[in-house]
Amino acid sequence: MAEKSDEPTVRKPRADAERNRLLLMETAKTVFADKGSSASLEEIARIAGVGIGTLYRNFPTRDALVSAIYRNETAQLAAAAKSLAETHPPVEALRLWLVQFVDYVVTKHGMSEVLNSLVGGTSELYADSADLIIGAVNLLVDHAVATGEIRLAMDPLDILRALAGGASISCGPAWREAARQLIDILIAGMRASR
Amino acid sequence: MAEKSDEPTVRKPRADAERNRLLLMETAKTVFADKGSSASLEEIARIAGVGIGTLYRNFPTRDALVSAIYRNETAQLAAAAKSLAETHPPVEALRLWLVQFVDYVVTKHGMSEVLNSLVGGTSELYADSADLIIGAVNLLVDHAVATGEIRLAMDPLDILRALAGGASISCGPAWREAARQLIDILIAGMRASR
DNA sequence: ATAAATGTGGAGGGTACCTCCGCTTATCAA
DNA sequence: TTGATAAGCGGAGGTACCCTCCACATTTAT
Repeated sequence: MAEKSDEPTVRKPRADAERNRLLLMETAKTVFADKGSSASLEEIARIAGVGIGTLYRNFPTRDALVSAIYRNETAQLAAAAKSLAETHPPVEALRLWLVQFVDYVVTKHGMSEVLNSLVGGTSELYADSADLIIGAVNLLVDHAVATGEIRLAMDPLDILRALAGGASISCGPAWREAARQLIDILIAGMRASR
Repeated sequence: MAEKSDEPTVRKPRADAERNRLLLMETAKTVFADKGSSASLEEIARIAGVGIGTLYRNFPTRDALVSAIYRNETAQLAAAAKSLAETHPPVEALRLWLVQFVDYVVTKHGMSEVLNSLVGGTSELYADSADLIIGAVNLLVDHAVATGEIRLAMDPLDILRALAGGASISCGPAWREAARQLIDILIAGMRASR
């Protein structure tokens, strides 16, 4: 028992490895923003100046790369739910957060697949990010339901699916606007049920 | 002026050409149903027993093929709007048609791209099919608005986008159910606005 | 039967995916 | 400092798909 507890010898991770990882994420972010999330991974590696093998070692799948890039922003979005819940009446908090969710999706132009995975479900890769989002929307909905102001007989996640899915069909500012209207109608509909 | 009016000589279209065209559509339909709309075109040609060149001559793009396959069913869906409008109260007609629309989308499992194009917008290829759908939903919404039962401050097409988009994220029977709930909420929301 | 129009099919050039493994380099112990 | 060695690198290469192009085959009309 020379070491802390379990590993006999733990090496410091190589500096170049972490450097490459960050470089790839940086590069991928701009390339994805330019060309959508279907941009060629080989191109990303080429631009980043690393071998394709390095890309695949760090991010075994396209999704892994994409999810890594947006993990931060996803966390932020989830965090916003908490702060909105504290500073606004429940229903308004929900409404504002949904708007923010749409903005998030829309500005990730061409990132529909991210959302597919984030909110779509089966991938283990995003389990953590997805959980954050699910937790956020559930928090807000639960609050609003608790006050008796709204009723909701469905999984709130499905509302996100609709909003995100719309973006994957009609991306850009147009959907941003449409989604706002949609959110208003939905909220009205949830209030209406007596 | 030996012929009818304009063409000097019009040949009967070759029999094998039309045969191949139909064969390809038939084959593509089953393959798409199996593997989603991203199935390999070369595989479709292979299974149909024609050369890849023949496929591309008949259907210059993947979308052309897909849209050809579903043109009939799209037309049917659009036609249903008219008959629903005649046999049901306006709002109920709208509700029923939206449900039918979702069923249509869901059963085309993996056909998200079709919808993207059908309801998405920019492609000229589907102009006709898209117009049918747009016409259908507008008809129903206009009726329901005319009676004063609902209000709608947005393009009805965007509602279809949300419903179809949701399916592209969470396809299958699950979305079918979710969408029904969503439709109810939306209708309630549209009624609510005074 | 024959000519002309029409359609066929697959080779081929290009791109992307992903794996595999010999080589390079950073870390650590002596 | 200097190896030893684990860790990481990168690109060649096999596979699959996309789409184009054109020599050849088949159909239609005369």
